[in-house]
Amino acid sequence: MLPMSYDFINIEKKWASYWVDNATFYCDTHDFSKPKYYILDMFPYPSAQGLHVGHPEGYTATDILARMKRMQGYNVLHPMGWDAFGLPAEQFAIKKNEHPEKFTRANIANFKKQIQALGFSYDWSKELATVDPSYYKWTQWIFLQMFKHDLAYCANIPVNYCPELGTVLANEEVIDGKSERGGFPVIRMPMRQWMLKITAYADKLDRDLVKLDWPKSTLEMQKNWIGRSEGVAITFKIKNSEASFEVFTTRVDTLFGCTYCCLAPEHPLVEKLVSSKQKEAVEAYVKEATTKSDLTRTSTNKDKTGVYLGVEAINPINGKEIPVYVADYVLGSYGSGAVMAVPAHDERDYAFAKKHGLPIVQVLEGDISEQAMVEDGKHINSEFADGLNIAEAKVAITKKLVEINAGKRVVNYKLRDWVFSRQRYWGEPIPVLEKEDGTFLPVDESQLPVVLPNMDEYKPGKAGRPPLEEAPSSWLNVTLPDGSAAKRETNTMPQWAGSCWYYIRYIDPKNDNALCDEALLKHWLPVDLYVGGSEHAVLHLLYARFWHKFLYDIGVVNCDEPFQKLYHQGMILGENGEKMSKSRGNVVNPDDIILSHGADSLRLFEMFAGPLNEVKPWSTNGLDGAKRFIERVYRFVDEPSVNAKLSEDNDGKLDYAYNFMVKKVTSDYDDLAFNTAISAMMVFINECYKADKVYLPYFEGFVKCFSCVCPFVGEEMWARLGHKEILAYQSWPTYDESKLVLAKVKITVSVNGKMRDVLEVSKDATQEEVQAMAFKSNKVSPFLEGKEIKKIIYVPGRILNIVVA
RNA sequence: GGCCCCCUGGUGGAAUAGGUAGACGCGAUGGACUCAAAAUCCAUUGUCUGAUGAGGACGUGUCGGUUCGAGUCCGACGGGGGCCACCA
Repeated sequence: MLPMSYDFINIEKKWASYWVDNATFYCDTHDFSKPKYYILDMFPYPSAQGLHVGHPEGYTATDILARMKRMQGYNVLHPMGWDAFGLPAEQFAIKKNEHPEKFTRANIANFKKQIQALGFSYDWSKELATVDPSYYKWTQWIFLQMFKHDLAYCANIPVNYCPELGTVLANEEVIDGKSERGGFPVIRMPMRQWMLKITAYADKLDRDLVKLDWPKSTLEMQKNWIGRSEGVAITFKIKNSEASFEVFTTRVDTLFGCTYCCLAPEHPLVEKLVSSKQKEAVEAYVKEATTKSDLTRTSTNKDKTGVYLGVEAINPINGKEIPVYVADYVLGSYGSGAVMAVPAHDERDYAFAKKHGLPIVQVLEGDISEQAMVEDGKHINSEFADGLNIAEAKVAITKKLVEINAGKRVVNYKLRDWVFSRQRYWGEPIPVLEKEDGTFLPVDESQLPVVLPNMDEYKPGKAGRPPLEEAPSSWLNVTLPDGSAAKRETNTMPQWAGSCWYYIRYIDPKNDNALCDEALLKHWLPVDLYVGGSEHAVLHLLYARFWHKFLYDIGVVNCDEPFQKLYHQGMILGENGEKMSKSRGNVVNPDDIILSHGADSLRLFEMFAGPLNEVKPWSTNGLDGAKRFIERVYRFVDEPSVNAKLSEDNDGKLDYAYNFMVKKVTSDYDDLAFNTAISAMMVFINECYKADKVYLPYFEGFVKCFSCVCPFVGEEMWARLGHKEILAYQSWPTYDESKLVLAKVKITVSVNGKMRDVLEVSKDATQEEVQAMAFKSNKVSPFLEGKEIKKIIYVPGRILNIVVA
């Protein structure tokens, strides 16, 4: 085999270890002399499979920015860590009969090796793992602050429990009331869970979305998830009773059309209100409805079931008596768990009324013979609101309700409190003690961290019993200073806990006295750019905002949003355009690519394939093309005699190409438009080949730009050009705007919008001069002959359009 | 069902503010180099038509609109993707 000129294997090995050994990318967070730039990747969950080709995509994007910003003189914080608690590790550990800790540490080591082989400029001195007690000490500390501010509480809430499997299942794991695995029956039953009161922040989380430089789709998703909705709460009194219930509606204007009311099966008044005659039927219905999972209840949404309670309510606006039903199309967990039904103008109520033979009273003009009329229109049958449109009627009827003390404006949210406990082993212990009287006592801050005890048996227990119930008594049982006994909380935190604040810890990861030094926090937050997948749009990204806002409110951080700019990388599909998966056999392993083409080629290919935020297929040919371009560049320093020579003299031929390239690359990098930046670099190299030689400073400027995408070969070329200093802290190339102003500009001449000729004119040519040339052009004149010129539009430097009749 | 996004050559994708559609790459074809091949370098490459030329017509999912001019703006439809899904 011939010797390889572009020996990427050795080049990459050499510089990977050089950068690590010399801590090249160490960031002194105490150095405030330079402007800061905090650029963050969503840290990975270190799975057993190792990196997939999706990881390098986002990581390369941030790395390009980090490298450019360093050269632009910023103090760049670019850290990496491990989101290592969670179910997959635990399940895998159970399967392999190996402790999750051991298994997780091995995965982390493997991930780190793979990431370093890809040449990312992380500052490894900031490395952290959510499973480190020194880290989760502060996760627990934040939990304690929430507990102290009444944002963490314990409650009995209904969950999906499968007696056969002896475990709780997520909604997604329940299909038609049976477990996805095995098809065993699943019941709804209340279980004691820790909750975080994220709903207390619903308003702030919604309101502050406008401050963020985030993808529109993600903002939209969060907005919908929070689901703010303004409406009116109306009190309905029960006939012949002191009792009443409240409904929430966004369509108070239709109140005159309300012909019945519905309570959710979970509504506490159902059993109190039900008449003796209906008691049996209602109880049977409620029992069935409440043991169904949410998924079952919503999957059968075509059929609107319900049972009459045997009582009437009074519509406060007109005093009419209307029947009260219990129906499972009403959700117990939204609004007040009760609705006023207006069949004429609500599709669900329409379906229910038709099925149960309930009256339909139309209060807006329109056709309701086939379906409910939900559009805007003129009100009828609504007394004082007749003739008004929806908005006007809402105002009028709300005013009336307020006057008679039967209603008030309210805001509702879809957002629910966050179920924060898991009956699992591999998570952060919740730092709370339960006293013998059943009250909770937060662990004293001086006692943190509450370290997860080492256990041989960490499988989930029966009936949803947490594995920590079997922890050694020395861990489980605590004697309080007053001599009384208490027991540790045995639920653990969910996987999302550790990722809620890791961006804070990176700034000061070894601090033992605080989650982060205050002055450093002030200087470094918020994160300037955060890149990661969009799948976390309403999970991690919402949870982290919630925690951050809480920390802001208690004075720990001094900005109210954690991530100023957010960007999502698109998924990389298999070569066949389908999602990569083992079963499809189209998985590409980065380790293989590093061996066959090199990490630089992988990085270049992934950045060139298309816009960062779009879904892109893998392409072996594209990867070859990336490597070919690197070789075309590398040839300048490797075999300069062939086609490409470096020159000490500037003949001016490349002035435009070079300055254009630097300008384009600089702005495209900032916009995360890497595909077009790379294209600009290719154009420059093509020009160099055409010119046969390159002015050396131009080539060096190019190497700086190029090294952000391909750092290994960039560093190698820089060294081969005779530089002793590393590339990382060289100054970023500048461009000369005057070289970009061409003496001649091209003007498109069109007739009736149809392009006919392109004229080269002096950049200061007047319209008259251009017009004169255009009329003389034999490509243009035939189209003007015998025609009347109606109009001439001239855009300097761009186009001359002659309009003829 | 609701909301949001997308649709450009054989192919991945370019195209500030509406102003030469198809940059750059891949693939393909031809040439140079070579005993030959690979690699490399150079050239051509939207479709139809014209003669292999000059040229012409058409062309950004479909139909319509606004405009001197539309891939870009507006409306309807078709296709694909994402998120939420009885939220009153």
